[in-house]
Amino acid sequence: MDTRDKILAAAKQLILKVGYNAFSFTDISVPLGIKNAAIHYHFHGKEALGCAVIRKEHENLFKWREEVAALDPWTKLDKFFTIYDSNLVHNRICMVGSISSDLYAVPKSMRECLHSMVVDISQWLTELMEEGRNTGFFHFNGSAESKAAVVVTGLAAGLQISRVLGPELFEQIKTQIKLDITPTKDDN
Amino acid sequence: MDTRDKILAAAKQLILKVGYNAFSFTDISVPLGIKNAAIHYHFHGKEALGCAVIRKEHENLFKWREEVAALDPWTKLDKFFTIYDSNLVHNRICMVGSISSDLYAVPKSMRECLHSMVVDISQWLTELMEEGRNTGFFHFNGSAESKAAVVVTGLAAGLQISRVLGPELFEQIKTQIKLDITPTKDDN
DNA sequence: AAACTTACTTACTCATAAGTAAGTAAACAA
DNA sequence: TTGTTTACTTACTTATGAGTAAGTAAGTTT
Repeated sequence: MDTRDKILAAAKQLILKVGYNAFSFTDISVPLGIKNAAIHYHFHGKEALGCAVIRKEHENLFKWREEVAALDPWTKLDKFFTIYDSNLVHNRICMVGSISSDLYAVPKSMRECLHSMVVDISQWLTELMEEGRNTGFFHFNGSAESKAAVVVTGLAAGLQISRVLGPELFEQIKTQIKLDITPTKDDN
Repeated sequence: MDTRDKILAAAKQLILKVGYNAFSFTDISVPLGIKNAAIHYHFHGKEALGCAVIRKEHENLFKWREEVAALDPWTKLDKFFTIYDSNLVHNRICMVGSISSDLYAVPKSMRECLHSMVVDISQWLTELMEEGRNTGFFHFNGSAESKAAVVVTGLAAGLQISRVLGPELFEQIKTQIKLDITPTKDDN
């Protein structure tokens, strides 16, 4: 991993831990043993770095979707939960939760990067909900779109509130999300 | 409303709009036509101001709970949604979402203030879910506690993601939350 | 009326953080 | 071997923001 990737990785962790506005170039440069100006060599400025972090996250999601494409709806959902679990253990929240809660305190370009990522996640989850219902794996009332919305928000704010109340909360949320889409014997 | 209350109100709006770390004393003093030092007269510093804002929000919740105590579960839930609606129209998020997403970028004392508020909200919503199920107004599987967790997270992150995708999302989430606790004819 | 309190303002200090201009050492290319 | 690009560092500027010490004007109390 070269310096550029290390900077991107460090910036990502910091955004998920303290937020975009609360980290400084020094928070990145000191652990990496480089100088602040080295970050400016790789990225125009903090705004460009922030955008690059979001775009990379979006790309990773894209690749991940291809990897899980062939799996059944329950396994897909479980694997999706796992992404959030990896943040939970480090007291980090998700990218969407971090940037959207600081939305009017980040540059416009970052808002745009986040927008296309959120649209993408929502579409994917909506399709998963639709697919799961059509194949009889899931059962729920209402539109797949609004069900997907309840699922993402549960996970996003689940990470946030788990920092306050403890990680058990997140386990409860995952369990409840599943219960709320589990078919009962009456559903035919 | 005296200067102290105006400062508290302005600080609250700013925390819900841009977050604790992104607002400055000038953002408060200029609109109020006072000087930065006047804020320091009323509050020790930014940390004390932040705590005062959270505590006042917690007190308001306390009073609100008493006002709605006698209402039926569905009306209570609808009134609870209304609190979030009032933030939605101004592109503001909720206090819990704002502070918890910046949790490691705010002073420890503010984390403690938030903790007691979150515990209180969770307990109230859990009791509402339990009461609603016991009286046959609501139906859901799983514990009232985890159902309450899904509801708060839906609302908290619902406001956040609605800033990115638009206010229709929040309407969908409210509808879906209700659908997910609405009894069907088979539930006896 | 003298002393004290309230509610500020003026004028500043101190710290931090982003950003930049100029320099350098090593690798690579012509 | 000379020139050029890569990947930085050094040293600096500029801005902003929290915080503070000292002063003041308008009441309030004794």
